[in-house]
Amino acid sequence: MTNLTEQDPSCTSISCQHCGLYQLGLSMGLDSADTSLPDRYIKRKFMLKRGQVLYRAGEEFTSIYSIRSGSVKTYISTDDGRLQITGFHVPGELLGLNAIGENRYNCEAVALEASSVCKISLECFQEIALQIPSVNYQMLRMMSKEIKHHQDLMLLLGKMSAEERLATYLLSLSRRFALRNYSPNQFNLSMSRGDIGNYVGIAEETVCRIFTRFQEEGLIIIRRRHIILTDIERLSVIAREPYQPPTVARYPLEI
Amino acid sequence: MTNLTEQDPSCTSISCQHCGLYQLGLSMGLDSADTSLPDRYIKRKFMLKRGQVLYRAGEEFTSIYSIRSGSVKTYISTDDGRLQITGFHVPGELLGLNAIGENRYNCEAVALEASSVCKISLECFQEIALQIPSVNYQMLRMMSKEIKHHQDLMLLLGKMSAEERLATYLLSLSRRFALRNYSPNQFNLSMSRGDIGNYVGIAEETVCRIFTRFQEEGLIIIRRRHIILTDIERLSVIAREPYQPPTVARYPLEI
DNA sequence: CGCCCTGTTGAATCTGGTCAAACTAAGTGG
DNA sequence: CCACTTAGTTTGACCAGATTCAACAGGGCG
Repeated sequence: MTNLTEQDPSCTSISCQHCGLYQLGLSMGLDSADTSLPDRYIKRKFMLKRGQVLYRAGEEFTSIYSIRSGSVKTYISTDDGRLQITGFHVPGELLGLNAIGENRYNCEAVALEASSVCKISLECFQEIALQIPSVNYQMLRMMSKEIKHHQDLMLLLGKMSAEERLATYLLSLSRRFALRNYSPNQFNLSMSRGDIGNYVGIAEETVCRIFTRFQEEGLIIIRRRHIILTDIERLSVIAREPYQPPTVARYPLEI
Repeated sequence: MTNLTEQDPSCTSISCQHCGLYQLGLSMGLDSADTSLPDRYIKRKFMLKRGQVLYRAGEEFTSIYSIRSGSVKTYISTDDGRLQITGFHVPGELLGLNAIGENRYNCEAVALEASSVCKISLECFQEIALQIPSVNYQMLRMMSKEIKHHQDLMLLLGKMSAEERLATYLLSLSRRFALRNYSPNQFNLSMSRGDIGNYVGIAEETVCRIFTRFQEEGLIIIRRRHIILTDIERLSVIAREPYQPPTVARYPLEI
């Protein structure tokens, strides 16, 4: 996802549209009146190396994280060590919120590449919530969104063929990029074939085979981690989705 | 699930341990002080016939429901009509809460058999929340629980063999029954083989085949909808779960 | 430059899906 | 009360898609 990082506009704490706090509806109360709030609250920005862990399942819930650049995967695991990736997360998305019910993270988050992350501590977050009551409601909305995402993934895992899964996957990536003003037709995959296969529930080798099949059929051009979607409409047919023309970004972002 | 209904204790609005409101932590403020609250709020109790719809996906969020007897399935669907069952719900469980973020239900709920249900309107619910602030927190907890449940299901759908899926399924049913003081070794399946298969992501026929295999191996005795788990330990091995002795019910219930 | 990780391809295998048919239990209506 | 219908379940035969195993290619990085 190097092209993402390149395109990433320089990001000050006030104008930063990538800052996930926008998704909590904080823009409402903050932009006009008290412009110092974000600086006070978005305490620590730091870098993650590829493979570095942001938090582990079962760990105490201390902070939420907003991705500024790079990408992060989250996954859960069985007792005997099998993993199921539950999401890939790109700049502008918030991580860790679902820990709020149990007070501990229920999945593990690991950087897929060098990534920049904002850490917002729980206390800061609660202080924000006090000042801006709608934050509570926004949190419910975000958990709802997450449930929706899980439901989509369950349908994918339970009911779709390998081709459908991959077409669906590529289209969903494309849509999320479009939403953030990146090209919906051309992007880098920051995750390995193995990660993709794990996420959509098929073997790594099947991912390869189907990608080459898609390429032979003129749907995509793929070379290692770089992919061009050359026929989104036909991909939509395979994924059995109604074709959706690219959406323009709005803020606060819909995930 | 006829045996469930038979065992179901008579259920007044005050002492009703099955009433899902206990899960919202309402017992704390209510039991001692204002014993009239439940009567005021748990307005409508009514019966559902088998196959009757409680709510549909996309419908406006008007009420949450607490199951008093019987059972209900919830499911989501693709554009082209394939369904994925996301849960089977038994007495004591609350339904519809996850609609709170989007203000519309995100799945469909249908009775599996004749069932009795309490309807709690949104307004009533909000009034309760005003009087008992902890309700907000309890809601977050419950959404967290739901996310946890989805994660388990995703692991099942994405990473498990057919045998593991069914063993896991039977054990999870057993555990939920134990939690409600029903027998963990012997119960009725209120859902069809097709529903079971849909839920765990395998074909109806595979469900049958594996159930008979389990029976031949002395793990279960199954005859139509009635099942006896004769070797829970060995089932746990197949499901790759650590063996858990049956848990006794506590209130408020953990789902 | 050489190693290592990731990705790709082929071949054999197998799990689980599909289709079809028989069977059971429970209604339903005459 | 019995014949008939229907929905649900079970079993068998066959097959396809996906997994597994193995070998190999090629980039990237020290």
